[in-house]
Amino acid sequence: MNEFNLVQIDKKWQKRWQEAKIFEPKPEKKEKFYLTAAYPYPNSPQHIGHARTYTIADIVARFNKMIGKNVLFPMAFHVTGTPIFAMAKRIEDNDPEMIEIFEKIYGIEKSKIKQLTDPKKLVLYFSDEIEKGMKRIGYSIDWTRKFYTFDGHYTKFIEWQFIKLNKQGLLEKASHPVPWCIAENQAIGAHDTKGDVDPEIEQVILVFFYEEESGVYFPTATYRPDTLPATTNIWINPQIEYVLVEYENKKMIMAKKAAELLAEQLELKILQKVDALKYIGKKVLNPLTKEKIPIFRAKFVKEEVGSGVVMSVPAHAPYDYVALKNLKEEEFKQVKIVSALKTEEYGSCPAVDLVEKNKIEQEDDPRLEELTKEIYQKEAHQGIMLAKDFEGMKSSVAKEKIKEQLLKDKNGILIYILANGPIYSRAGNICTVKIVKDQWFINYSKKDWKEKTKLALENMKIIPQKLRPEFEYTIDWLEKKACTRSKGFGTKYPFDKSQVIEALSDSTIYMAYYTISHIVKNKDPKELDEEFFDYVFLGINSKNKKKWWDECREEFEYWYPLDSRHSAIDLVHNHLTFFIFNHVAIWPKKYWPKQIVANALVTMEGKKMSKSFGNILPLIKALDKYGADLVRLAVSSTAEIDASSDFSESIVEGAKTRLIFFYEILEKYRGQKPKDKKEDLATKLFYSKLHRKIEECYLHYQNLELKQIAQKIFYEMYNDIEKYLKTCPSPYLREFLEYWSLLICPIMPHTAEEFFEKLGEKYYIENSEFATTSTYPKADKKQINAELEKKEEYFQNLIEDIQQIKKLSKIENPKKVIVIVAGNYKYKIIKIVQENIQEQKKVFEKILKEKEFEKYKSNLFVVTNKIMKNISQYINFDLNQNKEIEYLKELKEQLKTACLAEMIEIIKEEEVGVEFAKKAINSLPAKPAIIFVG
RNA sequence: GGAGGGGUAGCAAAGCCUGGUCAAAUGCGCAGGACUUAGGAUCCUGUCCCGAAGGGGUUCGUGGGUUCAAAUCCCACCCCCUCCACCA
Repeated sequence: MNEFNLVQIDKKWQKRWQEAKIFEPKPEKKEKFYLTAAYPYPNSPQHIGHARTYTIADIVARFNKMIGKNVLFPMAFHVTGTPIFAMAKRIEDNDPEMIEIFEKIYGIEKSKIKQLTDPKKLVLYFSDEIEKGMKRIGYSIDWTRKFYTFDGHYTKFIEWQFIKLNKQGLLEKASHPVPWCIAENQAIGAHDTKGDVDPEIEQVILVFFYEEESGVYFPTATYRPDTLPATTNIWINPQIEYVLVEYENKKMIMAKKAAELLAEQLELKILQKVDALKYIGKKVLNPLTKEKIPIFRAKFVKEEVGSGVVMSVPAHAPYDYVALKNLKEEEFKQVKIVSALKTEEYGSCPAVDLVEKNKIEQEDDPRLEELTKEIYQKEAHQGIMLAKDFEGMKSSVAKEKIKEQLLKDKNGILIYILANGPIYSRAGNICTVKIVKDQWFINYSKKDWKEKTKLALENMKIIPQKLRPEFEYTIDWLEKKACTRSKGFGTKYPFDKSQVIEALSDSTIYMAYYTISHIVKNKDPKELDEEFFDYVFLGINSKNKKKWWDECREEFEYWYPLDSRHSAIDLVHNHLTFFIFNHVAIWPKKYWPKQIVANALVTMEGKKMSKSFGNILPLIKALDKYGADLVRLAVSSTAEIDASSDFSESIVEGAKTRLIFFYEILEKYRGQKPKDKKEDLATKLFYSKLHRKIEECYLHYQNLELKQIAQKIFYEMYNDIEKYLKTCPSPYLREFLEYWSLLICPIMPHTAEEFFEKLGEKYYIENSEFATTSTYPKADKKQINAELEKKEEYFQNLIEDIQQIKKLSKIENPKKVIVIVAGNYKYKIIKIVQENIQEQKKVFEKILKEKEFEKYKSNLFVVTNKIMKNISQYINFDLNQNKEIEYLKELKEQLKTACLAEMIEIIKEEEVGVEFAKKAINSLPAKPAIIFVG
């Protein structure tokens, strides 16, 4: 049995399933089960991480099929948005990084890559690859319902969704800040930027310093208005170009570049170039303190950051202090460094102290950046104000107060900046923040909508359970979600055709679309108008109704509501919550979804998978190496659903050896017939355990406790078999094999089929064409024997003890082994201890009172102490002396083999002679004294 | 800043909700042995410390508390990870 064979087996069964069309369900009388997993975005081949969600969904699908339901598990492709454009462009530009990823990580041939410069081709290439992968891993997907979100039929459906939302007043138009590239005239996301930086937008205040003489303002952007009281001067950089601009009837001076960037969000008019040098040395008014402070030059000021003018707070800002020290003597003299706030750790002038301590002299010293961050963090959290009017106030409070006051007095305005800037687009253009005027939103903040959504959530099953509060929180917290973009694949926004509906908004109710996708794909999209969807999805009658509409309506009514939605855990905050919101907005309660299953990530040998680590394992590669079933097992069942599961070679290899073991068992025992089954102890015990596990696994499947299942059917059963084979001279495994082939079927369907076929006619389970289509096995409860399992446990413990004693006694082949069962009074002591477990102090009292204990007085104390000390072992103890002796007699033969002894003698402590009396005292219930006679 | 998850033996990872059967499953690693031409294959044994009779001692981030009993419950602290929206 090698890998090659596993792959062959996979393909054989996938072909047969496909030919038999067992995954293409139609509405019928049977109870249905409808589930979906997030459709993939085809901009890369799948890796094993993607496979986790789908595998779990597939296990749910297959399990439900096996418990008799009509299961629908469809799949489509999410082709919405811009990343795919950016990718195609990079390929066209021969971007070496991109080409390397395609070649090295994705394993695509160079000649093939060159053909992928068209976004559509790229989409089709990857979606084909993904589809192949999903087939190759054996998902029970109904491919007849496949669609792409950019095709005309689907976009009509999304259009309908937005018309419905709009009629309920859930859509709004407003302005909105977005990261923006002016040169390319588009919004940018992480995938559009150099180095894949995710742009973060942050609001800061622009403070206006007035220069009276020429009547102009110098605006400075700052995170820290709380340091305004300690501002000693402002900086401009004579090496950059400054311009005069007009903003709300104020004349202002700022860097030309900064003005151009800010013009995307403010109504700025750039008037003319100005000579910045002439302002150096002039005084401006600090709008908070009303002090007059000078304008000086500094090299560190950048033209693209903020306004290109900077306020100087040398006590708290390392850059400012260094720049100040670099000034001419007579300028430096004008400045008196003051402090705005203090912290315990750094005192009142941390910038001065740290710069001096580190002996920093140059304005471009990289350490300045670190120091700035360090001081900012400490002061923002722990700072206490020193400045007058704010003394004793927390700096975070003062910051807000000062901000408010500046805004009120029109001495400042709020602007957006890129907090992690500067950010450049892939083409190298600098990015800024633009206020998009005609941005459309879905307004998730409506109270009644939120309430309805919560009601839906209450009635849903969430797996894992602990995510429920997370959903509740998200429902409360969601406000407005921008739902349009200016570019990208997708559906044109019906109320502004220049806009496209973005990806998280066009994927909230598509589960409904699957129910009819296989029918509508043969129609002209034009036919899919509002009336059509109203009829199919909402049951609103129409005089234009066509016959095929009823077919659609029937499918929808049969399959809806959705029984299970599968996704990754990180989509709780957006997609999964939107999914609930939009369903409740559009449909009445009976169509609201019933369950969400969200799983954690897959890591690769303990590390997060990422392109930059280069540790992405493409699914196809893994499948070729290990076969479908081992990959399915590894990604789905090696960790609980809410914990990240690690894909490591050693785990998969380990699983492989087990799998091979089971195949060997199959070959060796499949020829057995029921008449071969013996009624010996070992066999009874083995089947008692098996049927108990069958029963337990059913519940585990219901609750998706996949790790438990894997543990039981793959590891524990393996151990059980090994033990069984050792202890039973004529083991019978035929029955096991039949049950096992179905138990593993949802997780490892190919192996299941292979077993099922090789077993031929079944004696214990239902006969059927496929394992996949047969009924999940029911445990034979008559074979579950708790007493027997208890005995087994007793025996195991005893053997362990014996082996240890034997080792210590150094008697290799004892003539005789004497087993002394504890005296009856010791069992009674246990009872008393159990009864007085809450008040152990009373135990001795009670024991001393008992008359029958008197003759054991000498060791009563020792025995009781021992029992109390090991109370944990005796808490549920229910053996009595006779029963223990009975057990021992039954096990006599086995004990002989275990001890390698010729003779076993079993006696009660009460009957023991003087010779062994001392040892006998050591005996305890379930722990007989054992004496080796050499 | 907000929200969530987590810290268990050399490593990985169960156990924690529902306290006792926990010196703590399982896998890997390591050591010794068996088989073998050989072994990276398989099997057995061991793997916190001490111990020539099944025992004793000390452990589950740190420090307290509750309890007859704490890895498990409560409180405080330290550390690590993830997510925070217009991006699929």
